[in-house]
Amino acid sequence: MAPTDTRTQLLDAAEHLFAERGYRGTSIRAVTELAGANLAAVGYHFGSKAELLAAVARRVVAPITAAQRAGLDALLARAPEPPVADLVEAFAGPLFDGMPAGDEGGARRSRLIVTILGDPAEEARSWTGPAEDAVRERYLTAFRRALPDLAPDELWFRMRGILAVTAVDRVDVHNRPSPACPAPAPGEAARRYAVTFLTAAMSAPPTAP
Amino acid sequence: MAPTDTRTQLLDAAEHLFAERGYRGTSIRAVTELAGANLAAVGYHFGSKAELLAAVARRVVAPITAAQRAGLDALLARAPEPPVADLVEAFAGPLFDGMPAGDEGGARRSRLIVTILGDPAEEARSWTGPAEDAVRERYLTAFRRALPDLAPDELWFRMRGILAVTAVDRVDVHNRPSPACPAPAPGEAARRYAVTFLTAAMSAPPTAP
DNA sequence: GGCTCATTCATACGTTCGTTTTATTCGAAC
DNA sequence: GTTCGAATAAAACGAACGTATGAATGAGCC
Repeated sequence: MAPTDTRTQLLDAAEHLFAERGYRGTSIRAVTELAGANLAAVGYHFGSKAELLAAVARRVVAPITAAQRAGLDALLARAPEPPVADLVEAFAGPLFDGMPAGDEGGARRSRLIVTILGDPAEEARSWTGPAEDAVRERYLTAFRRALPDLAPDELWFRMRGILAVTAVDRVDVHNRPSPACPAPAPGEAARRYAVTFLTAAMSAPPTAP
Repeated sequence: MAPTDTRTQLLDAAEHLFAERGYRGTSIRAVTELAGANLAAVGYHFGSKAELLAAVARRVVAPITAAQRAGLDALLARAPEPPVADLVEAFAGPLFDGMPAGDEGGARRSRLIVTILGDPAEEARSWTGPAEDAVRERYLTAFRRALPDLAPDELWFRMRGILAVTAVDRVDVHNRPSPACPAPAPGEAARRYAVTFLTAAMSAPPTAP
């Protein structure tokens, strides 16, 4: 038997490749080869390529969702109406990297989320569970309470903006033709930049109708 | 002969399909079928699938880059140091839709850009020209002048944030499991929401080191 | 030893892909 | 009327893909 479980080695390899090449750009053969497993192992352990992706996504998203929920719980325990900055930190922080700075797996995992979120493949869509919906709904009402003047659709736009900004490093990967662009900020700096960026954006006065 | 040039019909079909399914998710067969052309037409007119994508991207990006440059020129003609809000409007506006509100092709085109930007396929990367780099560089210095206290890498982070927020509608496409989420704001509203969102974000004070 | 069951392996199938090749069509130029 | 070149059409190629199948393996247990 392999030094570790074949199943988790498949998950690790798939996480790595899906994050880097997307769903369609990753072949089962590449996954099994990187995992040192047989081609049929994916079919045996997960059933299909789409279910492998779902398993990878669940493994990555679950701790992030848990961290978001815990963060919101902590904020609400301290004050019934947390300020915008705290909400942004609690919501976007785990999205950026659920790990301390310098962790290589953290950046890879955040990239995976973005890749999946933006993947046009149909199989990459149905992987969020009720837990993710519930947490998002709770943040939505918390933000609505902190920003009472904001119209519902503008608030919704801004919530999606948070997710989009998390994609910043992903955009950069494909957009580095300029010679003068500095290296993208490393994990921890990007996280702090994002929080100030998003806090200001969320706190903006409503757009005039 | 077809009612219009086969070449442009191929470009139209490819623009539509690339925007919707990404590079790898779009087959030459689907493009030629939608265009009402023969399978070999892509090879004849463009040489390869990758060059077809490049041609599509160039056709979409060129007017946007031109609009961005014209907008910056107009701002600089009026004042040597335009305010952040005007810079955001001039830079992000054409990205959202180069067309007046309600234009269907505009939304599709902006989606195409985002899809290409986020596509992990290698062939989707080398399509920006020196014109795009030059315009981006000019905006970078204009923003730097308007935000002198910002460190270079944080400014760079925020510039990428602008691009990311343009992707908001893309994120939404794959993230609509929630029942209570309102319909995404239609083109013109999204554009205005984005400008206020991004103006506030760009104007945020620097992150403490 | 003999049996079971979970796993791994090698292999093959059918499909789809991008690309190439060969033929055919069709005006216009001569 | 013939020639020529651009454009289209039809067919085929080799490769890569996801998936299914059936045999081999090997530990645990009677």
